[in-house]
Amino acid sequence: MNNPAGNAAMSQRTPFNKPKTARGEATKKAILSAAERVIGARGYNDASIGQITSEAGVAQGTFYIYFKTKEEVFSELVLEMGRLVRHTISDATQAISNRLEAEQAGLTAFLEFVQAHPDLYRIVQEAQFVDPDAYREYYSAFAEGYRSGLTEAARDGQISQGDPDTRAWALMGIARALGEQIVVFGNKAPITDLVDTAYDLIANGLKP
Amino acid sequence: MNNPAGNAAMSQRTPFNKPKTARGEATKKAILSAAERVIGARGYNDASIGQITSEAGVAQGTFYIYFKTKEEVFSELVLEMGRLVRHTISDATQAISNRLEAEQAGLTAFLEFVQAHPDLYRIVQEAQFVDPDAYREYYSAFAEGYRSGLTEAARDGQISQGDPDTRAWALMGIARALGEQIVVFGNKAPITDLVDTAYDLIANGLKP
DNA sequence: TCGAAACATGAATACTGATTCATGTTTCAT
DNA sequence: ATGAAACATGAATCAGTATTCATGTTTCGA
Repeated sequence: MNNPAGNAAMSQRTPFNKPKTARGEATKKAILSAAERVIGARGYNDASIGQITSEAGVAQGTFYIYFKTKEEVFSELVLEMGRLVRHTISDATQAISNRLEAEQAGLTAFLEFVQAHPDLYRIVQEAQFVDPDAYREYYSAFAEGYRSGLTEAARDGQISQGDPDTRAWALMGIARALGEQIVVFGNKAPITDLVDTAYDLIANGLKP
Repeated sequence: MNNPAGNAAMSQRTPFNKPKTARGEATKKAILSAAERVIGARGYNDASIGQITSEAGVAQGTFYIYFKTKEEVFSELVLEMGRLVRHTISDATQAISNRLEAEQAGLTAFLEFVQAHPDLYRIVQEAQFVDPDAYREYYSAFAEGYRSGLTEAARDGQISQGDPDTRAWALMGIARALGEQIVVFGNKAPITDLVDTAYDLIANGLKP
């Protein structure tokens, strides 16, 4: 879609209609939460406003007090997922100075998060088609943090040399694929097993 | 004799309404090709039957001579992508007995394919939401081939030990992420650069 | 306490777009 | 050469659902 007046440092996307009262705050939260469940379960297009408001226990028109369109509630969910998952991983890796250890801890935290929030995970994936801008923002913010971490680690000799951008995408691809195993394919293997194998691959490669 | 439901090991999904004449064959091909372009460009939901038939140069009703529903044409495109991409990679790796070399060649072939067929690539990704069964079939067929190759290579000592399933998903995740860079994020880096970095990671890992 | 702003309702609107169908036209085996 | 099957047409149908709106109800600061 169009991005008029695209300020570079614009992180916030027009958070209008902020509720003014506690009651409104609660209602908006209820709608967002219902939307997460309904859209996560049925997908964006099969989820109707009626289902969402009914699940939230409010009238259909109430939806439009807090969201301008159906797409807007979706975007907010993608934003929320971005904040939550970055926060989660940051928490899990903050204290770890060794990059490879941080890699392992971050991957574990990510997989635990998606296991706990499968609806949010699916929504982010679907954003690729429903709201490409939100998807790009989510993904780019992630990649940027990853890249700078890898650059630093390579400078400090903690890891070998190699293009940090490509490496960041590859590592994110691994995390995504394992997350998909859990959420989409219903893989029941313990997360530690997945992480152990993946970490060995990331650290040592396939060579004998 | 020509029993359409004949073969025992047929996991294929009812390829009914096969055209009976050359004319019909050509029309169906035109619709499929138009659908690939229109759905690839606008996404499944924003693509209308009218756009597809108009692009194909036939009347709207003609669509339903060859496809029972809108979803059916989508499924056929996913199937086609699966066939094409497996064939492409198989061709590129057939003659290579060393697994690591095959990995490199296969990744290159895959990325070249998605660069040449961005519409098909997007359609497969969207299948996750539009036709989960088709998506699962596509992905599983891929993973199975991957896994058996890794199992063999580990047995022969060409690569180190490690759970082949998890490794297969991780490697597919890398390939997908790089494909997405090219198709979705418009990354213009030469494929060989991407492959060089990714291959080094796959072969040697991040350890210094 | 009061009234203006915020919030809530749900029926009515408005529009899109998939699918059908009655009616022609073309193909091809005989 | 011929007629039955296959193919083609595009206007009409039909259902779903996002969004609006006129009308209440609740909140909360002054």
